Amino acid sequence: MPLASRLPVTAKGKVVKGSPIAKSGKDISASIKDERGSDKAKAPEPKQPIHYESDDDDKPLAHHVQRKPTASIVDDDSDDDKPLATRLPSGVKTYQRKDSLPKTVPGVKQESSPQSKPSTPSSVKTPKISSTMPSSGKSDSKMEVDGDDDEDDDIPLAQRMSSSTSIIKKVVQQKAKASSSTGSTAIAARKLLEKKKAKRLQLQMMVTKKKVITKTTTKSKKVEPVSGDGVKWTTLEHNGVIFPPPYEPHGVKMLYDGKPVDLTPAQEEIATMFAVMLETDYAKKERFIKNFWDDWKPYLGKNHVIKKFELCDFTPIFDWHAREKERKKSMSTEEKKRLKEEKLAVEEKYMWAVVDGVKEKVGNFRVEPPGLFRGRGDHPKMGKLKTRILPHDIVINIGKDAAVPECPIPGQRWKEIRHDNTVTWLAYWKDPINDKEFKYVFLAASSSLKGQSDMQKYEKARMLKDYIDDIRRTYTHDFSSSDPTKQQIAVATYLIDRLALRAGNEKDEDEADTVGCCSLKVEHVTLVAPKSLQFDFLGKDSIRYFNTVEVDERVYKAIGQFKKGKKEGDDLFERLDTTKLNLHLKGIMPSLTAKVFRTYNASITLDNLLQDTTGETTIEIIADYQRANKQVAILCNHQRSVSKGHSAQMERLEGKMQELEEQLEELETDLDRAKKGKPPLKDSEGKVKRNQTPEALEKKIAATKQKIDKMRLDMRVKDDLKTVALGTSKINYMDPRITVAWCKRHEVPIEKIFNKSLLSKFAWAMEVEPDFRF
DNA sequence: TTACTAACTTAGGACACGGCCG
DNA sequence: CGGCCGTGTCCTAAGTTAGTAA
Repeated sequence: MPLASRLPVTAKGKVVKGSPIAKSGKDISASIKDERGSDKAKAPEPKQPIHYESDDDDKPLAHHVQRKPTASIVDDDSDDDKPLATRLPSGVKTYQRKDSLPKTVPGVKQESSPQSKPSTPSSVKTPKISSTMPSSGKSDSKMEVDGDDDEDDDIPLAQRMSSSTSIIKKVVQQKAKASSSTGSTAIAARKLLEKKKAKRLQLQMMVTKKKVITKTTTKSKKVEPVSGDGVKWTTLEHNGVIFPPPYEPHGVKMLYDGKPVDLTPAQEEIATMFAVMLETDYAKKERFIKNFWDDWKPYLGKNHVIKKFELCDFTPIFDWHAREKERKKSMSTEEKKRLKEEKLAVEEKYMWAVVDGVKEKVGNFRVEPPGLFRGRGDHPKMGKLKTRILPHDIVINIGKDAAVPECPIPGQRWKEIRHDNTVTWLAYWKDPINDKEFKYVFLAASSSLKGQSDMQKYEKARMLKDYIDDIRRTYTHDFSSSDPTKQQIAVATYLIDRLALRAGNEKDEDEADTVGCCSLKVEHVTLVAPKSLQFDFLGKDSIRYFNTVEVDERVYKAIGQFKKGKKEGDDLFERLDTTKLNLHLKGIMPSLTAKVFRTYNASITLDNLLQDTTGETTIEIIADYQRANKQVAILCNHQRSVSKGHSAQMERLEGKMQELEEQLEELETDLDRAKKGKPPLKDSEGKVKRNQTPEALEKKIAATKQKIDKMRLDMRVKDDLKTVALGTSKINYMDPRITVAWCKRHEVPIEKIFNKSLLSKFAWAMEVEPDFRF
């Protein structure tokens, strides 16, 4: 099945990164070549589908996914219930939204002479030094505190981690116990619910408490009952953010109509942003060029020689940049090292914050440098100028008693200083591309603050286990509800649960046109008789989701009904949006939202698949893990683009493989002859080979065979994974405790599965018992 | 009810790095 | 010992969700 052929091509050339994966059993991929091979303008291609059977609802669905070649609809041999999933991107969509494009555009900034930086000094000067109190007026009281901590900084991270961990563990265990005892009986549902609720509250409390305890442990100082809700920290110190260096003009002249042009530094800076991207596919897109030109023009001014984009030739700057790059690359390693160290020395102080007396890493302490916006997919704003952010654009959040970071640019000051301990950000600024959005500076993933919330995320997902049977039963029942809203909620919940779709918020017109469950349009789902659905739409990051799945007949019917009387571009679930859906979910389980299903399904799938770890050697065991990981990635539709050398690499491997096979044949011939006492034949170049004993030849043959097998396997894995990104699910969806426990059971060093960043991110999960089950 | 704001999680691509192979 | 290639890090875009305001 020519998958490729059936793929829809995106209308308007959407960018999609998908690619085909054809994997599944044996097979395939070849048919789908990578046309998209070239860079980015890739065409969409299908990825493989997964399917899962129709479900029967009530069971514990463990699902797992089996991927199959796309089109087939299901056959699941796989087993019983599993989630279905698949992916593939494609384009096609058309809906429209209202827009507000005009507002932000060019006109605006021109007001003051553009050339000077866009930053408008005037308005800005009112930085308030004063601090704003926590928005909610929450207890500031608590901030009082330790008057400066004393050094606990470098600390016992581990220690505190473990202390918190143990508490967590307890909670977890408790919970696990409860659920195991109750969980199985599907019937006690109602009661269970009540219990669960209570449990959850308890859990929440403990979690909050833990924080305090931790703190105490670390330092023995004050321990105030900060239980107030929403309080995220008591003391917070940090050094603010670091700015990119000011622009240094290079003086290389671009050509206009064939002639060199003089540009002011500000003009040149923007021209350079474009020049540098000359060889990306962005620079070939009309929209990118138009947005860039619209934003650059005002900096040139009305009377500039440069009047039309088409006559601009940026190659001199491009070439200059390429040379610079080359120069940097060719520096000696010592020199590189030195530069790196220098950079580190400058940045060191920005890399850390002290939160409640504990030194924690800051995530993104570097302010984003100016550049041209690289929106993904068919983004209406691609190419727009992302202006330089200055101190007066930045709001700092810091403890009341902490020293306010010195503004690194002389003569300027921060926009505002806040002391809001109900949030975790250290600083933010307004996004220059989207006036309604902010860019935040947060702590790194390894911080305790992030770790705690990560753990809570997984605990919430585990709580869903106790409700899932009931939820599935309910939505199955409502598939044929006469209340259309109820019916849509049921079907949407089903899709989110079984296909791991995202919630699907509405999007503005000035964003790429992508959808999730609630925002699916009629053209995104096609009925395939007798009872399958084909999904084809662009999801987050304009990644194509392409999957054909067999579903409950009632769902099939319901979708048919939902589509009836609508035209392309109409909402499939016209009575739904994410708010309504989440509101409904919250009525079922406290704080349940659509995204919890993704976490739940990813984690439970991993947990279940890992139960059949059958490998004997460590290598095989790890391969089992990767297979499980891959299923999860497929379920979640985590894709990556095929690396540009992929097909060439495969060909090379193919060639090598052939060579090996020839060698093998030759060896076999030689062996035959050797057994008969004859000398080996001449080799391919006609040279005489030396005699070898049959034993030696046999040994060689075995070795060669092994080599071939390994290679064949490697090639398959490689081809199989060329479009699947395993990392995303590992970082965000699979409860690390599942992995840690599995490692303990199978004596696999955790480092074989988690790299350094993951190890520190998941420090909170390291102590689990080997028998932990999600 | 809808619209918007704010805060935080999730995501893939670019690029740096370092081990490996001929 | 230079280039290849896979992995890890960085970067920042693009989602979700809670809460508030209109």
